Amino acid sequence: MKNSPLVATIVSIFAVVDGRLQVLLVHRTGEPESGKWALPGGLWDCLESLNEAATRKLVEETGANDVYLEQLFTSSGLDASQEMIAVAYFALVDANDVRLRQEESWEPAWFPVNELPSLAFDNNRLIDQAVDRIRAKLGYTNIAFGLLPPEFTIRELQNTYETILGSPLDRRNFRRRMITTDLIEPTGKARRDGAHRPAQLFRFVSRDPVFL
Amino acid sequence: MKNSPLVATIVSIFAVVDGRLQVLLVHRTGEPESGKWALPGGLWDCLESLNEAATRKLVEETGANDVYLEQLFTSSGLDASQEMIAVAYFALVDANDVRLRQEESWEPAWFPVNELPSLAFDNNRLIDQAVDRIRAKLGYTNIAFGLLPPEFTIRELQNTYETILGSPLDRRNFRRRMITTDLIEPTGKARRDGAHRPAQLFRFVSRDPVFL
DNA sequence: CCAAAAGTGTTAAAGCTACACCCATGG
DNA sequence: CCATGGGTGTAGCTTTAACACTTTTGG
Repeated sequence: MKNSPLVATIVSIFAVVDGRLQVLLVHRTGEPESGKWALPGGLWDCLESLNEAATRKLVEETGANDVYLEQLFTSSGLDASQEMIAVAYFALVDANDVRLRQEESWEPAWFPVNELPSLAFDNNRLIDQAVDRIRAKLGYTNIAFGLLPPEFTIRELQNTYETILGSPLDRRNFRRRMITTDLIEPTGKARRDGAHRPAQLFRFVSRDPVFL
Repeated sequence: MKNSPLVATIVSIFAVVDGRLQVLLVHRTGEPESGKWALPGGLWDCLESLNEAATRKLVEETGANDVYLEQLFTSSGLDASQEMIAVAYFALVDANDVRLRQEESWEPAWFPVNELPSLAFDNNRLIDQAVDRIRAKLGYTNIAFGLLPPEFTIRELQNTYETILGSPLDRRNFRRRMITTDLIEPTGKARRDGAHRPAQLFRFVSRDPVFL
């Protein structure tokens, strides 16, 4: 009985770029599925934990370090042979923190999640699952903190929600719900930008990921 | 760079036994952690998918085949060395369907989830996570179908819910919610048992697991 | 006719949705 | 003083929570 599969970690990295939810893809150079776009990932070296490997991959690709990272699913048999398993993660990053490494041959780039090309392996399905989970968790967790800077206006937070959900929200109800659910709190500071009343800055009460 | 870890699948099998939520444990005979109680599991043979491996493990231990099975989490570094990963699943089975294999040396047995001994590896944490997930999903999924026979009375369903949640529910509100959310539907049949009005039998509208 | 569990409806409270006006600032 | 986005309150509606009596059966 054999038991020495290859183990890969795969990370779906999401950000709001140009007012749309986008995912980071890289161009595959090696076989199989060479030439197709795919999620960044790599073989696990058994020296670090799986979470560390996923975090490292994320930092390598984006330079971002204050992120939301969560495990999604582990699957086998993606690569025709069964002797490989893939541990999939997803991450939410603040687009302003990201510096893509454009020098590399695989040319990382952002793609809107609702305009994806046909990707390698089952990556399309994986991204769909991740997006579903993100949408579901928006309602009852602080998952959005990864997409925003440490301090933000309620308007910025609402824009993020609307981008992910794809539908507009009532401004007053949104503010009330965010505050009364103790998800965010005022920092006491405000930001002046333009010919109008300054906006209060808020922060997330907790930045620890909530699982379940 | 090494990449050939051992991969194990682990299954937390839950049932309502004697009016309590219990989990199936086996006695470890091999090293490490010999002598301790642990969740059933085994090395993955790379020939079947991970889901198939978990399902097979479940059937071997319980004989049950109409179950709810869901992947929970994949972790590394349980075994001092990092060169092993464990893919954890949980399952919900109808206690009436279960035939434990008592002949084996590892003596499988049910343990109430709130009276667990100290288990091998991080199995206590794993079970806690599974129970949290089950409680959360009771509210908005058909997850309970695995714990019940194909047809059941609303009272039986409510008992199951109360056992898992650990708190009593209002009988009328419970019935209304179950029916109006289209989670269950009447079969048209009824069951007579004892000196009182017979109870209608219901079934789940869908028995397909809901993820997210 | 008695005991035992099944079945059913209403009322009050809470939460959610929809919606319009005043406030602070820069130019 | 005007344009711009920030900030706030309320009324109607829907959803949830609490609660007690009638029905069907077996003995």
